[in-house]
Amino acid sequence: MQYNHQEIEKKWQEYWANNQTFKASNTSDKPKYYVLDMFPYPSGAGLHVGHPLGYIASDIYARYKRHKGFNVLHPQGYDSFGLPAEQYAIQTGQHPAKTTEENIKTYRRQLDQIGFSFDWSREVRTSNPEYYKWTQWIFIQLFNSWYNKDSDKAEDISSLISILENEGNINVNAVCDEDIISFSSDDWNSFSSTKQQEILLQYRLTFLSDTEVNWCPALGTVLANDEIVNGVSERGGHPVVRKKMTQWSMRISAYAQRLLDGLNTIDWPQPLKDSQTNWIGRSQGASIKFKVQSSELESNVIASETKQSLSKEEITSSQTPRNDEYEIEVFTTRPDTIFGVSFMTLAPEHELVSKITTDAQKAEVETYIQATAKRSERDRMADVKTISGAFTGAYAIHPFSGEKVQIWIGDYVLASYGTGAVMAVPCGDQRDYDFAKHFDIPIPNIFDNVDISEAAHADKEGTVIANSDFLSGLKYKKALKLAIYEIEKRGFGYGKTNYRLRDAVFSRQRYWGEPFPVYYKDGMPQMIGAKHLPIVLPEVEKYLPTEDGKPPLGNAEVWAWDSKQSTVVSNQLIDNKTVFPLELNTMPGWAGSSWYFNRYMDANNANEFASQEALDYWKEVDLYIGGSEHATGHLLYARFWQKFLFDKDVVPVDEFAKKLINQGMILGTSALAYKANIYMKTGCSLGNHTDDILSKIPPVFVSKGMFNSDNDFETLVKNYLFDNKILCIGDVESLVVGKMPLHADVSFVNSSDELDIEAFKNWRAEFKDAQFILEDDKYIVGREVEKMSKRWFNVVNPDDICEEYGADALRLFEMFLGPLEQSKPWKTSGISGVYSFLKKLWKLFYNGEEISISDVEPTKEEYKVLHKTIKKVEEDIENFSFNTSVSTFMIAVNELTAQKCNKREILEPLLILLSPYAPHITEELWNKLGNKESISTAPFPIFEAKHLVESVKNYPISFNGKMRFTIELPLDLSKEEIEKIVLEHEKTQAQLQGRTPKKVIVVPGKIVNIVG
RNA sequence: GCUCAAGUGGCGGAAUUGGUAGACGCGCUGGAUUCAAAAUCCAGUUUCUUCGGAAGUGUGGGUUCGAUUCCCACCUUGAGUACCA
Repeated sequence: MQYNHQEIEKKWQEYWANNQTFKASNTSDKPKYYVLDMFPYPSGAGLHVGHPLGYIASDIYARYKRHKGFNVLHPQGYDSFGLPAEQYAIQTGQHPAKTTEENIKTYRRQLDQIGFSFDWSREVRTSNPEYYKWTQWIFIQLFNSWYNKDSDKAEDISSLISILENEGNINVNAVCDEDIISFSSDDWNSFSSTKQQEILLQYRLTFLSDTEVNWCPALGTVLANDEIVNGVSERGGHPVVRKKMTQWSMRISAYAQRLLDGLNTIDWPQPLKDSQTNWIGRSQGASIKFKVQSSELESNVIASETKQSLSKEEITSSQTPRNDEYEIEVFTTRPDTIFGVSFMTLAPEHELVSKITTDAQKAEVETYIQATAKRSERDRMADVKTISGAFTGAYAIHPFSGEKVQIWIGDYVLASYGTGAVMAVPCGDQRDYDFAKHFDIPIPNIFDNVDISEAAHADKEGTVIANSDFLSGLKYKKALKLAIYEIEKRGFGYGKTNYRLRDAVFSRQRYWGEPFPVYYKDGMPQMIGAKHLPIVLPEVEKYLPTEDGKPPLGNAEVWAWDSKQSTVVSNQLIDNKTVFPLELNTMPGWAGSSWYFNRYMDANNANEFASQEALDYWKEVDLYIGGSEHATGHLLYARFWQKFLFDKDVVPVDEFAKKLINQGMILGTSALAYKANIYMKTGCSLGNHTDDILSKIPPVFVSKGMFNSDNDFETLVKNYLFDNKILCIGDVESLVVGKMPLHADVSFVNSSDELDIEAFKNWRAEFKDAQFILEDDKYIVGREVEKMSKRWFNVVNPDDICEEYGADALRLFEMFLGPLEQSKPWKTSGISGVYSFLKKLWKLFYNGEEISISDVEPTKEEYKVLHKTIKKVEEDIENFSFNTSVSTFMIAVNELTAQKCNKREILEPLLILLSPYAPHITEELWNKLGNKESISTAPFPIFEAKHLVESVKNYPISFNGKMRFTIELPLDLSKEEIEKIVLEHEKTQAQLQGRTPKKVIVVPGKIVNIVG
């Protein structure tokens, strides 16, 4: 009987589905193991062979753990809200729910076809109201929480309210908005309800605020920082501009330190941890306040007084603050260099700029501000070299020396980082240095024995501070400590840790996302009671923003909240007394994916987020496999929500994934056909004759091996046109021929890079009459490794592979390509290797039509093959080195074939070893051997070292470290005996050519090295 | 610029604590089988070679009896980040 993958694979996929073979139980005596794949977005294009790489690896691991006696949870679902479905809806008018459903069907069919051991009874979809009900619920929990720095965790907002009622906010140590006012308990109690709500919003973990957001006009929505790549939107590549909008934000900054600390407790790849560490961007230093000098303002006042003849009273009553009431707060990591400050720079957007600028400088400053506002973020980024700025005319007072320091504005200072102002130390910071040089500002040197005539000196180690009053003569570390001590003692600052991590914008002006469970009363957001969830996404006519610029939900006609009936009602009923408008924004893509791993533990629970028992049993993901592109998005937000839910005692652990592995990308191997790009030489225009000549020339392609240079190519094509009587010699002379590589569909190319010319000609109308300059009667294409993408025609569909070679071959081949974490190119031709391996395996069992298996005791050699395979495969799986175990299987099958082994004692364990990789063929053979249960329930074979014990060793004999020959020797020889035998050996004598060895190294069981 | 990862045959890659570099597979070459093709099987396949051997893991240096593996410098490629004070 022949190996028929199509029949076998279909049969067992049905068997697993019908018998719910991989359904995980929430109660078990076995130890638990939770294997998770990163949430797929079901795109319209379906899967290509790159997508399942990580799924195959995790499936192998999950199946392996089942063999090892674990209760394995291996679920799958869909991150089914998202931009592409909505863009498609805008273009075609089809409801995103409908297209999403169709896409999911395709995904499911493709996934099933590859034979994954998913527990589909736990499938979740983020766009399902039964799921997003709980996303909304988490949002409400965040709204009802604040971050108490004293307890270092999130607490219920009620605990904050009781503090405010009893003692005001003077002693509240919370993560909150920067611009919060101080008030007493009496103040609080006298505030209106609206005022109180406004203040509470400044503390809540999700809050409304006017923030500068990344607005993408083309998509009509805001984007998070991680959704922008190189200044344009990640999806679609549209420009992004800064814009102020009222948005929901998440106070992720409250968790900055814990997100950083948590990295030490989880087994994640170092590069991923590094990029989260960079993204959080902790820096330690000091916050220092510089007073602004008052004299300038007084002269202004006098000037305006004389001009406009204002009375003294009028000036006072106008309440213009005096400049000496202004302070500029800066953050610096180098308080030790404070005596090197020779100017200050504010971001052009800094709120003090308009207040302190002198009349004389006003025009220049305003021009500069306008110029920078016009430049997009991208321009500013691209243009790092140009130094620009303007002097405000105002001065600050150096807190230690009392000297006057010029205050400048410059766009190298970012409004969004730190305080939007820097104390410039040109001798120690290159940007300050460049700025000072450009504007001729003095550059005092405060470093001992350091030359700063060419560049700033930014090194810390070994640097000694000079010309710095009490800091002079101190090394960096000591100076830093003393500077902070003095700053704190004298009361103009304090030691501070700063984070780059910004609060995350959580509103999207889109339709296809989770609606907020929020309505507005007197302009203040109100949460809808948890028992009324889900608030279901309303129907709309159009998925575009409304004409007056509101988000798409502004088109909904039934989108108001009746607070009496606790139900969503028609907008026409809005009276702002009992019926209120609902929030029009929706949540971003990362909302649903920030907690889904918890939902899988109890996916169908209608009453709870997940039951306490399920959460306590499964706890966290033991192995999470996915791409590194989620490093600063999903993986950071999910850790944030998990920590929050942990604080609220909803989940039992504060890191959701113990171990994480990044799978590399599978790249495509594009096929290039070299087309002749033909045009007339300049000056050779022959009027109508030009068109005449060019129209005679068909598309000409040259095989890759026919040319080495562009010159070859040109000559070849010209000769071809002449030899084939397409053009006469004169016309050929007037041509210029260039080489233009065109992407051909990879399906037209065989394993020898030979192009199927007929298929290629029929592919495109313009190639119908194409002619080919061949080599050995073949057209050979060039190959290039590129990202797998439709535009390069190098996409390989797993459906085709499963059809032709089967899922088992696909799974083996994806693993065989190389290490899981690395990116590597796909070349379909290579799959024949694993396919013939499967056929060889089959032949070990089938010799003719009937299965032939022997119950005779295996030989020593057969046991040796089995046990070295068990050892290697087990080690490989534990190390996630799946590529090497595929080789090991090949070696085992090759050796057993050579030994003509058909012993049950050997082949049954071999099937179990292989079954995680190739589940279908192993189920079939296992079944044919007479086993009634699925092979997935069989225990993993146990390695016995006794089968690998050797009595002889083929010793490599090296001379000066170079292996020259080998000698077979018994392993029980002593060092001396080995040395004696080796030195007497004739080949040793030949190598030494009469020289006496200086030294002989003998490592018994390993090697002999002769030096001399 | 900074941070990280990686450079091994024609190609994907292997060599787990420093100990026989190139396992396994693709491709290629030759052969068997076949009317022929596919499939299958056998042999060979790093380079150079005077067929004895010799060189060889991005480049240069170092440690070691011995380095793809450890250390230093550099080059190249890829990824992340981007005026972060």
